[in-house]
Amino acid sequence: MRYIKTSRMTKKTTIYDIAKKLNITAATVSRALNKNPKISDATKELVLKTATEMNYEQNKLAQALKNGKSYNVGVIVSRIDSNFFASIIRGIEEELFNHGYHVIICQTNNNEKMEAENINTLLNAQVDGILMSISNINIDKNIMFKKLLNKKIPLLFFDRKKSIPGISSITIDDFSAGYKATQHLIDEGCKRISHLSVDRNFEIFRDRFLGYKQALSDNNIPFDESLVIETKSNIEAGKEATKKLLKLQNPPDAIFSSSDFSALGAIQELKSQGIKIPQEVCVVGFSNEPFTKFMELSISSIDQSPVEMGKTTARVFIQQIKNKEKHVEQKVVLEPKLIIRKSSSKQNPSK
Amino acid sequence: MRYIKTSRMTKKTTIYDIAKKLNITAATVSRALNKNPKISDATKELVLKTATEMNYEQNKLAQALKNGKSYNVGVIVSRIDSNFFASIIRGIEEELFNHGYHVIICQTNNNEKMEAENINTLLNAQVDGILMSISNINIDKNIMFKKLLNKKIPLLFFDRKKSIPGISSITIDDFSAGYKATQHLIDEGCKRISHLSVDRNFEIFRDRFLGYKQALSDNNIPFDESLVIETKSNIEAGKEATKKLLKLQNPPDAIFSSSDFSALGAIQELKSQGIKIPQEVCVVGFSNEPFTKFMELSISSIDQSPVEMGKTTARVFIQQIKNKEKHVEQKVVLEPKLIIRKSSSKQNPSK
DNA sequence: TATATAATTGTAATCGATTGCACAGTGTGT
DNA sequence: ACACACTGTGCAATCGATTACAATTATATA
Repeated sequence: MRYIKTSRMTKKTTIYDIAKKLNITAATVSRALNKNPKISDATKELVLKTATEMNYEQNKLAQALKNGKSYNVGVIVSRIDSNFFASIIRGIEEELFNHGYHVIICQTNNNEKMEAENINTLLNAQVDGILMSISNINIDKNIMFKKLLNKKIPLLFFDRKKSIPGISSITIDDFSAGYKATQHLIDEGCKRISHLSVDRNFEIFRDRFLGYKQALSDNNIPFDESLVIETKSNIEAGKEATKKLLKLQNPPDAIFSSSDFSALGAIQELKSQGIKIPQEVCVVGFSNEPFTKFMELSISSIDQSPVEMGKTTARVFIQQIKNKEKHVEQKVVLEPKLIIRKSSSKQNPSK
Repeated sequence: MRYIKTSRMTKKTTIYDIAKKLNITAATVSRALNKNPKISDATKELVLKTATEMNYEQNKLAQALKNGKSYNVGVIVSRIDSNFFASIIRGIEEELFNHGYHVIICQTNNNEKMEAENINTLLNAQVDGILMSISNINIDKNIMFKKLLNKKIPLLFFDRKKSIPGISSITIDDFSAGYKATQHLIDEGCKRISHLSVDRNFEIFRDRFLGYKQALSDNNIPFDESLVIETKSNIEAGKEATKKLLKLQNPPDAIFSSSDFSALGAIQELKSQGIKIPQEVCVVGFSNEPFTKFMELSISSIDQSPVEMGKTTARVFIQQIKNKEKHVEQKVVLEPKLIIRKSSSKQNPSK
């Protein structure tokens, strides 16, 4: 039998093809390609040369099946078209690429069913690990999730944590972030600082709130329940919340929002009511979304270094893969950065 | 032999396990699970029941190896943390998920070597298709790319096209976009319309420019070479270009930029020189980045419906997969939408 | 020269699922 | 009663690579 090789040849060359050509075994070829020390340098060289000649490419699927390693990692986020998540994924991808891993993206749209389904299909696809930002506070009661815990593949939480024993997480110190933002507002001379929160069943939002509260307390400012509004993370919600705040008999002179979007809504509402920012009311957002910097009235915000968070997540994953059996629980907490911009710079309005 | 099943059991159940338990062959199990009509309903039911009982999950890797279908699709973009690409990927992922495909993300950072490397590793990973936004105008001369063309897997270009025979693309009509933007500016009463372009070796930027030119011509406005500046897509570049324009003895009364970022730079520069927007100079950007809407002086822009573009790309891919042998070349061209905002609304400044 | 030892390579099973072909059992037609 | 068709399963090869173990050859040692 004779193979005619043309550029239109679609069949991939396998180690068997190489073996046949060199009159050796596929086993030897495999070993040579893997630089197994038991193979003589002569054959190694020969095999390598022939492999490139024949345009050999390793079939990762076959390899994965045999080794139980797919070199694919699943990443689950609520949505990828959010600058924060996209940046995290960027970090993850860049770091993992260097280790030969590929990133499979899944979106939940904050839907618990989707979350479970994604976990399931990722497991079927035999990913070597799952990195996720949970969108479900009751995830530990989820069946798919339990299944996941029984697997020996690493599971990591980034961004959103939830204290589940044995699970590593990479997050920022939300308490510290809330504290820093609030302290900054106090330093600017604000006395009645309100807080736009988001669902505090999530630890991140609860922690931001607690940091806010602690800063008030440390500065002997009484905590006023009426200044805290739990809202959604979007412009409209920010407007609504701000309307409420402005109706108080004693309205706030500062707003610390757990979301840049509601912060923007707040600013729009304040402006529409003719209230000067930052002179009358200072505003600080959260996440350092690109637009906060671009605005003419740039918005102070908390930077979460998402790319770095992604890279760190990837690194922890790699570590866990390496110490196979010992999945030591790691809780990495990154320090958030307060970015001070015009919306909260009374003292130096040129900023 | 006796298997004790515990929740800590890590080994996955295979069709062989099911077969053993039911005293039938793995072949039968496989057929039953695949609803092969040659299997009696009785055994089908039995197998299915036992499968769920035993927590069976299909190993996609094994399946992929056998069928030559991994149900993974590679997506290559320059960077994922750009709203435009992230939105496209969102669309792709959502659409493909419904067909059982997973999306593997790769970033090139506009680096030609990375582009080639990504193609290579994706092929090794046996993806069923590659969807990409090319970052390399000479891609058709690239070795990896040639290799890719010889495979039978579908290759699709989105966003950026390059006329390569046999390759389908999903793009927007950049000519029309350039035309619309320019016509709009003319309708607003602008007479000297400048254009901030980007590297016109790329078809998208060339087409936008050509659309611009055509609109001028159709309105009997002379084309003035000095009003066209080729620049980069960032704020600083936009400022620099605008400085140059303002130094002309006869400066423009409108700027149509091929990028929202340089449009923003232009606006910043105009403002810093005390020039009123839109009264003295109108500005239109490109891409409808989120910030264009959020600015107080909101920026008119061209919306490329990236999510829709992603979905369309995914749909074309699915089509091509289905008509296996006939990869009919498809050139899908989506119509861009002009979003008119304050930066170019002389007539109705309330907008 | 005979033999222990090290260096290479081959054999064959394995990962988990799919599928062409063979075969047994039942049913139908003449 | 016999040939033929049809159903439902089993057998075994296959996808491509890896690897424990066996076998062979080459080298070193006595």
